[in-house]
Amino acid sequence: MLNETLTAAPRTCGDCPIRHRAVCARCEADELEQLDKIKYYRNFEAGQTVIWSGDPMDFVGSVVSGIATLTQTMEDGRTQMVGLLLPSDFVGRPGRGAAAYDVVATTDLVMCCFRKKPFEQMMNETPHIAQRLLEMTLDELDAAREWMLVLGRKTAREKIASLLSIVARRNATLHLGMRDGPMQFVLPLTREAMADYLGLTLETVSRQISALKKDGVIRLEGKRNVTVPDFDRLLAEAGDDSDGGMLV
Amino acid sequence: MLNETLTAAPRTCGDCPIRHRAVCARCEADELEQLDKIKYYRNFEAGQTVIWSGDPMDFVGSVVSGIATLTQTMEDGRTQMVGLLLPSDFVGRPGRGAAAYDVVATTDLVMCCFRKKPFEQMMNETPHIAQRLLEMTLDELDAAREWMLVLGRKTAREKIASLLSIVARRNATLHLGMRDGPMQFVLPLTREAMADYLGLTLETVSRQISALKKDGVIRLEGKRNVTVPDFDRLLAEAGDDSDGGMLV
DNA sequence: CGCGAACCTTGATGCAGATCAATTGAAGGT
DNA sequence: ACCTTCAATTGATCTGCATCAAGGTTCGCG
Repeated sequence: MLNETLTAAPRTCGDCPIRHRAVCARCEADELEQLDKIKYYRNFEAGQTVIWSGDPMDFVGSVVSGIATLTQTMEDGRTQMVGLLLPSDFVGRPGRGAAAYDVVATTDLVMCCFRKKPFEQMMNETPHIAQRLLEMTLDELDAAREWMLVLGRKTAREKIASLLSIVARRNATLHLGMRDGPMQFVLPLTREAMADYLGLTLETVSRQISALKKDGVIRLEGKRNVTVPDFDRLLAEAGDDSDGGMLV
Repeated sequence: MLNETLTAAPRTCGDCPIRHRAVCARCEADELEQLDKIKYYRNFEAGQTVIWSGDPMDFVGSVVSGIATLTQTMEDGRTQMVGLLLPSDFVGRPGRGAAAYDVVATTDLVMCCFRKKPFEQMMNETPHIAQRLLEMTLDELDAAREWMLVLGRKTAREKIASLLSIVARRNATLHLGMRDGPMQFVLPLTREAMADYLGLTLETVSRQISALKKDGVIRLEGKRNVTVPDFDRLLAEAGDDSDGGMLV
């Protein structure tokens, strides 16, 4: 793994790595205390399923560390990823009793779960939570729409470049303060997961990654360590204009 | 048009056809009065652009009657529809200064607009609005994810069937109380708009509609009037199981 | 060290849908 | 009734990605 993520749960909300980005970001000390009473941590191993679509779901929660995917499956087995859950992302929908999607841990995963009933209660009483959740949901909706353009109109090569630039950008903003020069990051997904993300087959994903490597757009060490020597080049390959969809 | 939609704005919120489904659905009488002070109606003709992506936007609002589309465009002209706005749907994002997408009226359109600043103010003060907006945004997110499966994994024929079943279902719930027997509705989109919706070309849309007609899945009067003799058959063609993604 | 299981790469072939192109049909204007 | 315009249909051909198939690589485990 890239950074030695603590696989253990944080002791208190004060220690929590997602304290200022998750659904609790706006909460005051007293509100955190309330949340503390209804929360519990759960750990999942890479590959484990967190919930199956259709299963009753008596909690909602936040990804603390690790990565999970949200996927939809048709009866004949075709699957499409519809969400990529990173630390601080929210899982579940207040007011809904059953899971709408499969949630699968792709790396070891720590979740901060809230019992659903009391959480819904709190949402009605403390506007800070509902406000933050609205903001996060609007962001997710924007991301989903960006993704729809990728799925509907981009070529396989552009799709791969788009995915890489998303992961690269996230890594840059998250980790180091975006020093320029070659960016490096670890791809958190298998070729198959990337295919499910992009509406492709895993063979096509593999071929296009090889092609981008051959053309010098990316460099690879092993199968997962990616270096991007020229980020603007990557954005151009993704079909994005160079300042890449940064809307305020 | 299907039903003689009033192209004029309603006199008061009490008359308003979307009173109980829009962002104001949960508001009490006094809250409506407040909203009334910051709202104004705008009319658009079919084909007119409501806002261009990137333009400053000093209002948010609801579709009162008519249909609009949300689209994204790449520099080379490829476009993807990312939202289909029906009566009661919300346009704009509180807290954002510029439009993120092109909004185009596909039929004559009436919008109920709120000046952005005071609307944001009200959102902070009256939880009823923020609550309803959260609920609507979560619904839109679900719809977007459903749509991602369509874009990423369905065949052209399945895509068309999916779109038809969405329009059919909406029409059924909206209009008559879902009397079974053959459903009928008017397609509110041109072949090109359907293509933009589904990530196809307009030729493919045309061919697949002809094929569905030939196979008796749908019947057509003119180019826009669709009859569906057997809705379950249509759902099967869409690749949905027969109770079609009705999650609570 | 050798074996098996995931995961990935690469090649050959086929097909669904894009592209290019021509025609038809319907609605509005004069 | 005729012309223009815009939307839709239909045909012919091309191509990007899927599909089918055969290795290759890496890693854990006996």
